[in-house]
Amino acid sequence: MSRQYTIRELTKELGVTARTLRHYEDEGLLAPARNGQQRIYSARDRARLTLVLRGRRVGFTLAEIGEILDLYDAKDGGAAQLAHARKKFAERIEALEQQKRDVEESLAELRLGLTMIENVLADGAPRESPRLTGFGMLPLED
Amino acid sequence: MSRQYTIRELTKELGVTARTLRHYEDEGLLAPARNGQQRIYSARDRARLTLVLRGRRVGFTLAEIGEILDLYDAKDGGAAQLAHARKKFAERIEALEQQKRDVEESLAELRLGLTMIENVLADGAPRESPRLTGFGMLPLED
DNA sequence: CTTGACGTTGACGTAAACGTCAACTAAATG
DNA sequence: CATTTAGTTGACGTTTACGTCAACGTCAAG
Repeated sequence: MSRQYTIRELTKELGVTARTLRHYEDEGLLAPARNGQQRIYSARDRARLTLVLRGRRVGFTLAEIGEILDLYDAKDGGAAQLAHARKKFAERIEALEQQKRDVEESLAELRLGLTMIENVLADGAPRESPRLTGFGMLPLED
Repeated sequence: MSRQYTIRELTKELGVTARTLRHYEDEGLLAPARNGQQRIYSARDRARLTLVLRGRRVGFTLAEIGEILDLYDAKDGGAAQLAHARKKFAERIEALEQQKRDVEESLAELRLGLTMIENVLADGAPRESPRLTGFGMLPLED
């Protein structure tokens, strides 16, 4: 019998509102137990929630996150179900790999911009330094 | 005088609708030239657009993307402006580094799920294989 | 000259992901 | 027992990022 959580405990621990948790429940992402009317979140609920939050951070919609969570529960399905799940997983993986590339490129650009600014701030050579007009990717002329 | 683009050319090339481009213009993210009433997109506009799209893919809001684009144009500002820009860049970089970690963890989990499914599909050992109930992260019991 | 093909500006609609009340219950505490 | 404190269920509001018309301009082709 691992830990249990009230709704407030979970919200404080993970930095979301109670409304958010109830919303996730409405959307079928969580299904906490009840003590009468009150929700009781198990360790598994908590784990699912952290996955939801991470999925959200990486840009998945709640519906997509729900799909993914469902896939993990599709262990019971027949071969057709599993094949479908496999396809979905592969799609998500591809999307995330693109995501990763995007993040890395964005990071590279932001870091470039940062160091340029810091150079200017450091040796105060705003006029002589290469213009800060744009990423290096942005053509200066039309 | 590098290339120019009509709105259709740009939409087809980058896979967005004309409505989207006009929306970005409304939001101040793009400011294409005009030939009478018609928009003419320069290579620089195109570059900005690709940055907008990438920013969107990594989860930034249009407002945030606008901020970032503005920062790159803040080359002219005084030291205070630049210091502010520096801070903003640093914030975005931190957020993206978290993003990257999230993406990598998500990828790891999805890959795990995928191979589990493929194992079951391959040697058809659904019952004996470790249960597919969850990521390995998801506790099976409450 | 009229028909497309392509463009334009409003203006309203919509889906997602909650926020924000209101009105109520239930347990604990002074 | 009256009041916090924590929780509940509707139900409507809000923001973001466009979609989806409607109504109109423009120019080359048949």
